[in-house]
Amino acid sequence: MLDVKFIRENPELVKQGLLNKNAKDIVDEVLELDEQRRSFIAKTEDLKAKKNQVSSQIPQMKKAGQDTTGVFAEMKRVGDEIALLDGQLRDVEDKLDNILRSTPNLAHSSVPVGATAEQNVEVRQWLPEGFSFTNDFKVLDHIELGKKHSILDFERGTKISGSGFPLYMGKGATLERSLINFMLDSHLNDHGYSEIFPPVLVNRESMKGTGQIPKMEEDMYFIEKDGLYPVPTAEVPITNIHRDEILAEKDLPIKYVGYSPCFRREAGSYGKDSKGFLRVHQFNKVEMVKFAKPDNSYDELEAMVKDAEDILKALKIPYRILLLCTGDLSFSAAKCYDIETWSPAENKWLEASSCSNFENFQARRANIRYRKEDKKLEFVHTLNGSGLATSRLMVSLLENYQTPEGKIIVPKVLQKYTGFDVIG
RNA sequence: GGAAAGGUGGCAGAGUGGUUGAAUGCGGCAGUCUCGAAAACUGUUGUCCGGUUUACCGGAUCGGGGGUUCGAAUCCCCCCCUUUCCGCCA
Repeated sequence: MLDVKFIRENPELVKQGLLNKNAKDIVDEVLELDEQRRSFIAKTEDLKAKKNQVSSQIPQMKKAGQDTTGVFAEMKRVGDEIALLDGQLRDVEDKLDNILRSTPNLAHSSVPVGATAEQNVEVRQWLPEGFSFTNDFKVLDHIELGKKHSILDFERGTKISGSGFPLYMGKGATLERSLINFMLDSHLNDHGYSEIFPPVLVNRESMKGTGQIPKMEEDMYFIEKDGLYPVPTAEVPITNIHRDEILAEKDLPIKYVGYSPCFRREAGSYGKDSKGFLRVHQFNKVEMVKFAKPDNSYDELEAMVKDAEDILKALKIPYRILLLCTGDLSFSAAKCYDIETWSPAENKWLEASSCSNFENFQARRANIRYRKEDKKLEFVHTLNGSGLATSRLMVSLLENYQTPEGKIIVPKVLQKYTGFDVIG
């Protein structure tokens, strides 16, 4: 969440930043509440100081045998007044907190200003050798391929759970598992991350820490009986590993990678890109998370994007990198690159990864700090990126690796994981 | 699910309702000693908020929230969590 002090000192900057992010301008309201808050603090602390001063004298008065009834009555009155003011102070603070928690992060200055995804900027594109956007045979989409080889069964998935819960069978299941293992191994061995296998049900504090709550609450599953949320991404448990902690400067950046299934209700998005794997309630994702120092967090972001790209290069899947404009940035992000992979059947790019720098927005909520050389405490910057999500990746993989005969070649780097080199 | 014990500073661990932000130990930092290091000794060492603005003052803070009281780490109530034992179980 944004820092009140920062808003107080840079009101115009924040107003413009919120406008750029298509967010509600809360600056004036925040300044007003902040003013009230500080005035209540001044009043109540004055009284408390008085109370403390008198209280410290009471033992001596009693020892000296002085009459304390007058002082007690006076202090009782002061106590009541403090209670009243504290109540009003808390109301103001609650209001302020609610507003700030529901206000998105501001974009970094290097992010292009724009209202919608139309203004996103393509940064680069990578195509495997010999790739062509057109095929001289009729390409099947991933659903047809899945059915043809009995590796994906969306109908039965629906029977078991409901729509949007994919069922992988046979070589499809093996391929999915291989993909996950390959990605984890790459990040561990080639990119210097350490592995996390996180809990996938998390409490409310964790969801607040990374910013899914309160703003995206409707998109989250919730297990009422136990007050737990199935994670929408491993970002939540992994980032919360260090909630309420003080990290050592020498340990930064901390780089974690972990696999988890991801659960999303996708409330209100039915009918749009919803067939097959394109929009699902449960999918698998390997997630990279970094805790970085503020002065080099943007270098870490670039490095993270490259880490994700390496996976696609190894798999030889065509992709492009988009720099999201201010209006398309997610709630908590200050800067974000999307990686999209090519789907020949859909004839379009599909988002398979999103790498973001949240600066101290999450760290402030989750209270994750580090101690600097000069002993001062400062919030870390948190980053995360999919490395990558298997569902959309699987669409591109199956479709790009199909042969004119309708077989599916297993990418070279996956073969030692799958134990087979072709499906069909 | 049943029973019991317990949640105090970076960690361990005291704490009688009244100068207790909190003994003590460890750790951290600085200094003395040393060619240097270790050991020893000395000092120092939480965080957040408000005001002032290098150093100063004030407030809050002993799992969370209420209550009793002039005054709560300490007494009462509710909630959360941890540990141990029993039961159940992948």
